[in-house]
Amino acid sequence: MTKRREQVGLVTMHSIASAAGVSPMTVSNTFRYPERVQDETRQRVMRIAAELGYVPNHAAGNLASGQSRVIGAIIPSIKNSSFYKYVRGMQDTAAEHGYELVLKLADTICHEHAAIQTFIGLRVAGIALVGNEHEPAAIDILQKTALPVVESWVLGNPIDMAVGYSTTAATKAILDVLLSRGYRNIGFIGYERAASHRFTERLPIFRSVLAQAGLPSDLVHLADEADGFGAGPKALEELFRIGPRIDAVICPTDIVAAGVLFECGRRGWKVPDRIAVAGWGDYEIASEITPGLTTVQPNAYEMGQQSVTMIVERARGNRNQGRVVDTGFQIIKRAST
Amino acid sequence: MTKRREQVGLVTMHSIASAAGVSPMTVSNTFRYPERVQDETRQRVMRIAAELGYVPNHAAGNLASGQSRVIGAIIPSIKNSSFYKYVRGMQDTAAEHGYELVLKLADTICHEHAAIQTFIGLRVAGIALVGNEHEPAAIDILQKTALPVVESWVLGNPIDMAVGYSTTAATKAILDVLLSRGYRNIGFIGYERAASHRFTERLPIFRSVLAQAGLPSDLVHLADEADGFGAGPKALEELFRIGPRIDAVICPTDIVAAGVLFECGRRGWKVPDRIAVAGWGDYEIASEITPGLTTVQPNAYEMGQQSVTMIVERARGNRNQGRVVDTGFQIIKRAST
DNA sequence: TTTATATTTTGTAGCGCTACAATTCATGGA
DNA sequence: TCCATGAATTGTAGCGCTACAAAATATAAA
Repeated sequence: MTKRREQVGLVTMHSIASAAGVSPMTVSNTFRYPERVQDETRQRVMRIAAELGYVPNHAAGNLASGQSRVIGAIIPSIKNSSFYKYVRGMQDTAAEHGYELVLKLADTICHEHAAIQTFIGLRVAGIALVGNEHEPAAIDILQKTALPVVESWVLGNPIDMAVGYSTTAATKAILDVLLSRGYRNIGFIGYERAASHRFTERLPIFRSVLAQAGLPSDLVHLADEADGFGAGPKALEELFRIGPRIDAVICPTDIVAAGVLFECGRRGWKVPDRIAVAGWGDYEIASEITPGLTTVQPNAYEMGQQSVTMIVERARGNRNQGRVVDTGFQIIKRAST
Repeated sequence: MTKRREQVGLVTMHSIASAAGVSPMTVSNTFRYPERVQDETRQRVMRIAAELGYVPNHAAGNLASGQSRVIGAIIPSIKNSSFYKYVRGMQDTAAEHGYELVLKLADTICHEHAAIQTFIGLRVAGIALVGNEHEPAAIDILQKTALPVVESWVLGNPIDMAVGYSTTAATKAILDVLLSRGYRNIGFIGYERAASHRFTERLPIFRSVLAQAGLPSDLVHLADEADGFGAGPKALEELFRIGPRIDAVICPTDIVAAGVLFECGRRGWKVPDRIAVAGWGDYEIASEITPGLTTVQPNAYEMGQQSVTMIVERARGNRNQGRVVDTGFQIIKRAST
């Protein structure tokens, strides 16, 4: 009398079980606890499963066991290579531990909130976020569900765990390079309405370091985050209007820095003689463009590895709450400064 | 006597039902068929759900209904902006139809196969792939499950449906630009062991067009796909060894073309006077670099829109099997040719 | 008032899988 | 021979949700 609703005719454990002449539980055990099943039986089940093209239904497994092998990562952008290594690090590490990484894109905290809901709805094993600015409601729900959550690219005061590097230290380090090479009129390009502290934190540090050194700290231009390379020309124009004596400029990303270099090229200005340019992120273009860009190189791959490792550990019951890992950064000195 | 296994203490429809003094089915209806529930009841249920921080369990809903609101997209790379607009198109369109887009990265057809398995395991509503080269086993399983599948960036002979533009037409069009401007010794940069037909298809077309025009068609360099900008210098060196009289070069992507431009800059060569450079893809850098890159601009956003639209339509029961949509391309002429 | 009809709510069963407990079966020692 | 032990297999119930049908309630027509 069992009334089965018509589903897409997918192979189930049940159908494998009948075909192999064993109980459904033996099929389940074959996949989840192979050592509990006799070699001969296991091989037969595996063979039949392969023949029928069986793909386990994660949704059902998830529901029954309350566990998941999927980790959700939410990244702000795939417009350039910024998160490439980070995602690679996460993906590789997830695979090592037998987990899957799925991504969602979210360029605003509102979209991030929606993505978080989707992932929670999918009952993922954990969530990796970029940055530490989130919708209050999103933070709320993450805390309520007590899911393993890693915030990356930033340090400090995490919802659950964090992996990143110090923006303060990196900003100081890149300024150090410029100051030690004798640049005295340093311009700052930041982002207007930046979506993330990762960017907004830098300006006050810039100001305080330069003020302390007795140098002008008001040579600031805020660019539109969506502009990419295009921000370079605009920024250069405004900065030279404010401070015609500018001899160096630090950029929010290597993309903007490359845009500045392109514009210098158009104007026929020599870099770094006429003006020095520092980037951020060690994007691929930083080493390829001429002159090479001096930049901040975060250990993005390690950050990805560490993020997933921490999620997996928490999913396995370790208590990492409040743990914050600093994966550091390097200053890569190239010809642009 | 109901023995409940301890799950993470998440809010369920059941708990909302008790709190609201209605049956679980009313809660379910409130979310799935709001019009079936009286205004007053619906509002009360919604309010309580929001208060408790309820997030519907997609895994369970999926299992019960056999339907899914999640579309899986598998993309080869996020290393540069190539798939940015495509993904945006998919994401926006999915949102319009009330679907969610999740991504997986897969840089080889083997990884693609694994990603397909994951998505089928998650019982997504449909899958978007890039290119038409896949593992036989992957094709097999996709056909067996009869899931809506779109292959994009290519045309012809789809597993299920396809959205793309003609590589042949685009290759001819870009060659046309070079030939009509009088370039006669055209070099070709391709990819060695390219993962995709999208790239390998171009070389034979290049050869046949040039042979037909009575021009040399053997000025070919195959670069490593992983090299990015770095492929430019290597390619230029080898091409000039093979054919010192080269006056133009067409590149597999704008990234490689930019690498060529950087190298020309290092060598002090004027573009396009000494050599013309054509790219492919209309990446952001194409319009920003000096000189601007002549390139093939696929309608990536529309491709993404169309892909998801077709998946959604199929998921709703329309029969689009075998449907192939050509979203076309434009040649963007800039100063590099 | 009664009956037919529409509106709203609620049981029931089952989606595919797994935790857990129970069962079966072979083996070896008392 | 009987019982204890361990290995292999199987039954049962339930994960959270939804399709479907049945029931309760409200509304209109007779």
